[in-house]
Amino acid sequence: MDPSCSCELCELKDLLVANLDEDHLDLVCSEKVEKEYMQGESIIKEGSRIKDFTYLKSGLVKLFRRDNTGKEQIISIAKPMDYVSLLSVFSNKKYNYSVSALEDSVTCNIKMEDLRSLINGNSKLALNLLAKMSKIADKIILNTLEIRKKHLRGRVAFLLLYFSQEVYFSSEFDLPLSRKEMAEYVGMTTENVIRTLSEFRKDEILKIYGKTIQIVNKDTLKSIAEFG
Amino acid sequence: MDPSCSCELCELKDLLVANLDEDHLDLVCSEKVEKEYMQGESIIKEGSRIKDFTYLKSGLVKLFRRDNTGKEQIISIAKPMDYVSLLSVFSNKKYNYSVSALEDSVTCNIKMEDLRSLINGNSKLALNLLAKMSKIADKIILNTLEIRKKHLRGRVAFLLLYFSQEVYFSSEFDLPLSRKEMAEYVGMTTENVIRTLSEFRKDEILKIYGKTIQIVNKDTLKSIAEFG
DNA sequence: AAAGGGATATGATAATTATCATAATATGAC
DNA sequence: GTCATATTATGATAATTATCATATCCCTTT
Repeated sequence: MDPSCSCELCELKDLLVANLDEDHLDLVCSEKVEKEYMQGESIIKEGSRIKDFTYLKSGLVKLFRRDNTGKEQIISIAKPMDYVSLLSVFSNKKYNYSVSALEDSVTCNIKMEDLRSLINGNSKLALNLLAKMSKIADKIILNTLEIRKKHLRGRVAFLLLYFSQEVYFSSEFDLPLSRKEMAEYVGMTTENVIRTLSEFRKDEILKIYGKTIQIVNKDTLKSIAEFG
Repeated sequence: MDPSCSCELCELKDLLVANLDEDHLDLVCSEKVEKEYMQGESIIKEGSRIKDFTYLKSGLVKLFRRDNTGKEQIISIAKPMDYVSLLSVFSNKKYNYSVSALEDSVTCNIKMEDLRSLINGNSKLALNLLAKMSKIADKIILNTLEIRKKHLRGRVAFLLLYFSQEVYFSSEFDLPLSRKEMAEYVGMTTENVIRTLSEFRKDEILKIYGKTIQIVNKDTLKSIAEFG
């Protein structure tokens, strides 16, 4: 295989490697396009035509949509181990959500038609893609329901623990979201996100230095996330 | 093809017919098992092992899960044109939600292993399934976000319009959900669902006879659903 | 027919959350 | 560096929603 095909960390490659022969892999390798995005840059625009199957190679992104009043709702936060091109890429012509980079990110892009023809000759790949995408959709749905049933404190605690445990693997990290974006994700107002963070600080559950969060009392935060 | 294979209304059959040759269709036809459920009966239990790919042939069902405190959350309502076996059937070993019949329903069941082997020899079927399932997951996600951003009146109005416009195609219909279930679906308390319905009645938007709802002022209801 | 239980209904009150106002701090443009 | 602007922060108040209490209605069982 072409050694210049350097998607070392790309789960899509894992999927392909496990399911494609060398010739097809070389084809993907030569056809794929990598794109780099700086923090804050737009990757996908709601309403635009779906041309590529886009996979996140590194970085962190948010999926969101804009409602009729112009307000944004964040659907999910995606790490490299999650697909970006989830949801309706195989059924819709246009995206019904937007994606933008929360951190400097790199995507790997394959033309939908190329992926389709790869799948056409390879049903094992299809089954694996099916499994992958349904798992991700599942996760988003259960996550949204989980958040909905919590009170404000529980929602903020839940989100902080997500960053700590599933993104940065540390009790201290820089928030990739503004307070406003946190609010858009968990469905509350910006003021109340800020207020809740201040409460956690006063209760000595967190230390806050601007965007930097240090979780001091993880157990309390966990029980707030679960029962709040 | 075996004329006894009488899934006339089954969209799964459409999918299969479009993608399978006669021999494979006959196989599906002889292997499939139809099951009938009475209103209120359980179809799938959260935590149980996934053995079959289950498709709703007729009737109406709810997908729901139970949280740690024992309360139910309804994930979605599914009509025959929606899959029941959506979400994680291709990736999980166990269901992480339950399904039960809101009306007398008939399901069509194929062993997962049979479906897998069908897909294995037929990537076009795989692509169509992929499209179908991603579309459904997409719909659930956008619907949940849509509901979340509304106030109580908007949520109830939204749900009533869904039944009127997408399930019963009439301004008068019998609610397939109790007030409690409506609350579990839109994320509010039972009392407030009842109160909101009463308000709509007082405002002469609806007439209510127990479970029977007659929408009198559809335009007002629509604007409440959109802006409330 | 009576009794029980669940669903529906309504009111009073408490809890939660949003909105509005204002200020301090940080950030980027020039 | 300074100005303009967005973000963060906090308090007061209003709006929304949940909780609790109670009553009625309807259905099933006895």
